[in-house]
Amino acid sequence: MNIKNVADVSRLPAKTIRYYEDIGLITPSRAANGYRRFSQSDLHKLAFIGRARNLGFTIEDCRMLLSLYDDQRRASADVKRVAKEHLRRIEQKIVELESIRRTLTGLVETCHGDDRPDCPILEDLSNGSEIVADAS
Amino acid sequence: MNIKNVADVSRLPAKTIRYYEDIGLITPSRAANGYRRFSQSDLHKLAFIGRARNLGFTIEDCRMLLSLYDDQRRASADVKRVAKEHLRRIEQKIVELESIRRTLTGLVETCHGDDRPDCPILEDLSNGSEIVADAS
DNA sequence: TATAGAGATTCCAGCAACTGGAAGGTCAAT
DNA sequence: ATTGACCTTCCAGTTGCTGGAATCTCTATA
Repeated sequence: MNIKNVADVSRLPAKTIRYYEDIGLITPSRAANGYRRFSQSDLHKLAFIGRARNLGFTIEDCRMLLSLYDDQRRASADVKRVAKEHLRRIEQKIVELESIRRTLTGLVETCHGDDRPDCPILEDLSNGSEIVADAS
Repeated sequence: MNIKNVADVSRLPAKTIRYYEDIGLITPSRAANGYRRFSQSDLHKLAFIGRARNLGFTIEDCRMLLSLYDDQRRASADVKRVAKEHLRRIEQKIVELESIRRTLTGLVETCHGDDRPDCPILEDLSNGSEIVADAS
């Protein structure tokens, strides 16, 4: 299979697939003309990566997960650790975003949003209200 | 005020402050020796930017908000529009992350996490379950 | 007065994870 | 022979900083 075909099937941009080869996530073989030739195993790996990326795993997570997948003697504990750590990051991000959402919702509600210049949103940003979202 | 002092007061790294000057968010004057000299107005702007960044506004949002702040004849509707659009993005991100969290929580729960190799997390990534989080 | 140390400057490079575009090679069909 | 779709590589840009190197400048102390 050539890259366009693989891109269609995997629903990953061809650019991204090339990039994944660049960074060593996949290693498709080459045809005589230099074109990449993707095996079923390459397709499978790309699908794996695509799903992991959709779950927000980093590329390095993907690399680790792929190597665990390839290792028949892996311990599921190792996989679980990666997933749990990622879940923790996700949950922390949600907390941050919800704090921001609360603040922002309040600000948007109090701004009348007409053609007059006075605006509680700008005042808040300017004065520093006590309602502070910690997005560190 | 010199940059270190400003960094302490604003709780922004000196590097970040220089960067903000680079991209034209602030324009501190210079002393005879070439050192930046920050005015009260610069400090105020930095505080403004810091708060906006804490709320997750992009740098370009900050630029826009600052220019609206500077414009005495602004319409609060313009500010509100920026904030609402940002809020919309935040809320969308939360929805995505919550979907991911659900999937990930389920996977982590079903993985026994011991020294045996069989692992539902890897199986899910490999086979593509129906539980799909859309993190586009 | 020499010197050490803190603090300032600029510039270059790198992070994550792609994405866009240019310049050019290959293939299949007309 | 040519067109158009496809492939290749390489370089640069995205966001928002951050780290480091090489080089001033200032202040305090021996």
